[in-house]
Amino acid sequence: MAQDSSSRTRIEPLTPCIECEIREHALFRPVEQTLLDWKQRYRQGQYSIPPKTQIYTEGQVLDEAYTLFRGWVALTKTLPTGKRQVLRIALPGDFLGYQPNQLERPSTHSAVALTECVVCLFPRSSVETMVFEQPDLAKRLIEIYQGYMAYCQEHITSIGQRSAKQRIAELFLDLLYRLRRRAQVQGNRMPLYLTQEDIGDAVGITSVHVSRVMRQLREAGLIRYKGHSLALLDEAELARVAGVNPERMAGARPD
Amino acid sequence: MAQDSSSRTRIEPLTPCIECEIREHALFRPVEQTLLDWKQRYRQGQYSIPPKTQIYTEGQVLDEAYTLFRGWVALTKTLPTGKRQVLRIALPGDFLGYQPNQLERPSTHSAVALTECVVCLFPRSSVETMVFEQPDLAKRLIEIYQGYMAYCQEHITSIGQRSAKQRIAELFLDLLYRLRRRAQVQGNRMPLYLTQEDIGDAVGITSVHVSRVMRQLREAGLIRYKGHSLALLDEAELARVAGVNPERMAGARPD
DNA sequence: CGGGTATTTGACGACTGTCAACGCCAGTGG
DNA sequence: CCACTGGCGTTGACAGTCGTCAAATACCCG
Repeated sequence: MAQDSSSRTRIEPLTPCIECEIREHALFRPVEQTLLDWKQRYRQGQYSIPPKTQIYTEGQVLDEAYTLFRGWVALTKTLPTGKRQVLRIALPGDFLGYQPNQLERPSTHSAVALTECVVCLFPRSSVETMVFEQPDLAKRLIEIYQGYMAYCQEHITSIGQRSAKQRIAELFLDLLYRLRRRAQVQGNRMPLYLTQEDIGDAVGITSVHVSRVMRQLREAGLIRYKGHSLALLDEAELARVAGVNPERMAGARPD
Repeated sequence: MAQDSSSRTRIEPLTPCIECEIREHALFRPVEQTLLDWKQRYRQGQYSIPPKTQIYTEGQVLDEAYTLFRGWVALTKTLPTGKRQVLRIALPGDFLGYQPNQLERPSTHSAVALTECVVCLFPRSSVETMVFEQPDLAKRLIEIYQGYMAYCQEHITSIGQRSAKQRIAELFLDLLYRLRRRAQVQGNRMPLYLTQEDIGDAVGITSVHVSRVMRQLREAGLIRYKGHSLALLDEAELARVAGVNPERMAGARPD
């Protein structure tokens, strides 16, 4: 199976670059420095995950949670018919996989690595301990969920009310803003580790239609793409096409 | 404005029926009896809200949170174009409107009463106090958000991957299961306080098409409806049409 | 260089949106 | 009591978006 431990490699020790990202990561970002040592106690280690492997799978009972340090991860749900929905593209700093211990509930979705990834693993029980002992962390976790939920709500609204072209434009802008915070945008070029099938699964259209819409955007001079690089040539116009307010949108990303 | 205080009426004292519902409501349900007195201290009162009034509005900075005691509420988001997405139908027991105090963030959505409603109001600051002082409550709040988020993810998947007919069938089953827990289903009949426009806004299709699909379902002998009453005549077949597993779905409702 | 994967394109059709008209019903005011 | 009105649901005709199927091309990795 893809998600067994053989598909991931433990990394020791922390490289400086990764250590630096820790301070940025979602759960601990706003918490005081004193907590850092404390949470280090509970950290179980970092793992490297090859592209296309499942980190965890829908239906699986998880007793771990993860912070994504490096790479892109797609959170997905699959229907009995085989259709797949991409719920969210997780980027470095995102918190993955935590579910409170309500009766050993299985995970509601899968996480699959889109690139080589590095994750930091926490046993779920220690997350619970931390939440119990540290009201700051509890509050922060509530904020994280609140943020993700607002993001889900945007996603629902987008899929429910916008056209294919609008949804794709919005997805690109969303990634642009989130990557900017991670200093991964150079000028108007950003990395894009998604296939057109991934894009389609994220916004609820087929990959064939994604190709058609992306051609329209290209021919309108709004985007340019090649390999894993995407250039947004006219951000303002793209936002207008998508029907979103760029300032508001940039401020409302969950991370 | 619809959301000003003139549109709601304070209710005193608690009627026994409402008092009984308190023990069921989302935030406090699993918390020990000793907490009940304590949280009563923070409760600010109950209000009656006429149908079609906004309880709170997207963009508004909220300093209150609500528990819905009676009635139906639609949580909605409106696009600049005027298109509206119904994010969730809140039923009695649901917890509404709480957002952690991240820099006075405005609400991401609106809440509108679909029927006459009774809500219990909490000042937001007291929710935060409670979360800080009671780890059990913090954990419960995290669970609530987790549950809502899993629900949002189902919603995204449904809108993104299913046909109009499947989405409508799924919506009806969702309401059926949630109303069953509230003992509001008699045989196969349940109340339905949604217009076809509401239904369409919830599943991302137009009200005209809702009408067409509901006719198909009616002519297939799956549903019957009149006024605010809906009968699901063949639950199993409806689940098959929707492409969902009824047992799993019934168990996964957020409330 | 070769084989598999991803993208592109065309043709066609189904599903869904739009526009418009009509009927039904409840509430309102005369 | 009855006509009036507005909201909601229904239906038909038509158009456009998007899905499906199929084939060709481009691309990447070994």
